[in-house]
Amino acid sequence: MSGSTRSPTLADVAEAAGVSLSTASLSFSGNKPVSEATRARVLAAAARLGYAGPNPLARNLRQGRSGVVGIAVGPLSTAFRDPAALPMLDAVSEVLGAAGLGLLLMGDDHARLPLDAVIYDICGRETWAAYDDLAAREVPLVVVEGPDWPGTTFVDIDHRAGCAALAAHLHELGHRRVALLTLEPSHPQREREAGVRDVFPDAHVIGACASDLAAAQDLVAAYLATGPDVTAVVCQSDVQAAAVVIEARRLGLAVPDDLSVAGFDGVATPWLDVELTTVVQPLAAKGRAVADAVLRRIDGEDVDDVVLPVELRIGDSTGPAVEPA
Amino acid sequence: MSGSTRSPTLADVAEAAGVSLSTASLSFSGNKPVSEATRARVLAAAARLGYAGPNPLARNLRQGRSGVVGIAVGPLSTAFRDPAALPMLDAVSEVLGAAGLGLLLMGDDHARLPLDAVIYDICGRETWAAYDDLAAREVPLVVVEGPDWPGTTFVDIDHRAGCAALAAHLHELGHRRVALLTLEPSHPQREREAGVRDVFPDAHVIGACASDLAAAQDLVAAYLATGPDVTAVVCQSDVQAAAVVIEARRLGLAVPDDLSVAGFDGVATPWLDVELTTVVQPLAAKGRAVADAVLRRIDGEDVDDVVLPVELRIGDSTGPAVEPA
DNA sequence: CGTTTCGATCGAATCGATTCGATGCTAACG
DNA sequence: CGTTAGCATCGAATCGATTCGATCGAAACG
Repeated sequence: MSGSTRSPTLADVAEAAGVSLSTASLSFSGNKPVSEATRARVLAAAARLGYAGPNPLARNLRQGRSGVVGIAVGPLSTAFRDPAALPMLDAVSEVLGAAGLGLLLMGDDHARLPLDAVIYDICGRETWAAYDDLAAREVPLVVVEGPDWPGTTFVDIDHRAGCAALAAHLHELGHRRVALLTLEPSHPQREREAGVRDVFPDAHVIGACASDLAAAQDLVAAYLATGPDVTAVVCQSDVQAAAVVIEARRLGLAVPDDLSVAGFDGVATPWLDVELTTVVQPLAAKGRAVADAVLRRIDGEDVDDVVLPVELRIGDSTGPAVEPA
Repeated sequence: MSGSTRSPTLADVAEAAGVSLSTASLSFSGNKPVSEATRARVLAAAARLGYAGPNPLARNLRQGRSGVVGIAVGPLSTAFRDPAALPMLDAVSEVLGAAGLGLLLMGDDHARLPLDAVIYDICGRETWAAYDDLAAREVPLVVVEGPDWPGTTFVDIDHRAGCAALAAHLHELGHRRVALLTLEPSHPQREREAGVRDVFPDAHVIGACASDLAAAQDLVAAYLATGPDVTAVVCQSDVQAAAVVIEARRLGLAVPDDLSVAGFDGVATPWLDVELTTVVQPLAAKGRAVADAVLRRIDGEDVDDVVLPVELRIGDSTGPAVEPA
């Protein structure tokens, strides 16, 4: 049978089918019309030779595109532990997948891979070793929730307005002394804190941590143990808020009767038997906005920054303020 | 300044530096010695022209490798919601990243992307549209926990022994009537169930669902509402076990006093105030084994299948069997 | 019947590097 | 001083397709 020395190329197929290389190529790509008979002959020859279709590496070189979009999310277990990350990533993946593009998880290196565009989604990290290289290569860069590097398309949500609305809700309920559990310093963190301070300028900061339940629990347990003089805790994620609920209960504080707790994100927390009051961000829409921006930047368009609105959702974790006995 | 018509190529750099194309290439890749002076001249020329380094697409074609490994995990939000997926993925990503390889999330298509190898990690799905295409392209395939397709390297854990050990533990505690919450039919599911049945041949199957808390809660709530005659529930994941604990409590059943609950995986559940008795699988080691297999298959080696041992961890969620009052 | 048009096919250039084998030069050695 | 290594450099082939412009034939038209 056929020697297993080398896998067949399009040229082999063309020869076997008795057509030119260009016709064979056209038969596969369909970029120009080919008569049905010829096309059938080419495909038959391909099948006979065990040809699995045009080599993607060659096509990529010729077309100058790799079909791959990088996404930087930081260490995977950290990034995806945050339940807010997934619905967005799903939407990104769906839109890009429909466009035939693959999504590549980027570490800090990967400068040697051919990427058609890059999505930066590590809020909390404001410098990036790979940035200069990508800029030099003129790889389109879409940044989620900052930082707003030059040459970058920026997709964000209205952190400040959302937090301000949340704070206003607490104020209406009579709360005057609130504590704040924040994220590590970053664009979203600053905006969200500013939103809360629009209503409660003196809010006390408990501390900062990632959207990690265990880390938040540690921080909150220490704080609550001091018997702080507040009636509400505002968090910068639902996971943090869940930590507050869990630790408050552990100390015998009822939520919301003794303490109101608010989150951010609007993700599902089925393991918590309280529905959190929170700021719901449109995660899927954000993902689609990111993916759209990527597609348009790949097409060479200029794309404006995007800021998506958020929505206050009032749950069972906030209630009227009560003065400590 | 320089016309923005076309970005410079290695040939431009070579000419500007007054060396041959091959020498310029060698200056970047270091694949053969180049005198320090020449190298410096080439790099200087590159900097002057704004050359960002060799075009990865061209290198890929020449070398016949893309530097990208695909990983099929199913819908992202489903796959990564499972806490057992992340530590493994982290290990994979770390090892491959160190080898300069990128990790690409695969949907069902992506047949048109150049992949050096593919990892299949969707336990619960036993057919895959992309398989034939990958096989035709002779792309090395590493499969995690089945199915054991031909030409595939198979990395697994010893589900059956783990579950049997767990069941034996319950048997020792006096349990005789146990219920089983399973995953959707799949290789791991069958093995794990077999392990339990090695000890409890008559175990009653509550039902099957993914490692999804909400889904498991629904299933379990309905089951417990029937007042079943069992003293223990064995689950096929810790998330499922957590659902059982939560729902049992909701019905006023104490864990483990009224009901023993066991899981599988050994992942952290900080939002649960019980430490689950579970079968701990070596997630990071599994990830490293997968990545090693990938690297070796890319190098053309034959790689044997791998089965990793698991370990029983006894927590607070199992205790002596008590007969219902 | 001559001319135009249109679709199918082909030839050749091109994408941008890597790499093999050959060549030239210098230094070491007998 | 003649020869032999050995290192740096170079020229040319190669990876495997896509795509532009040209060509060829047949159908449509006047």
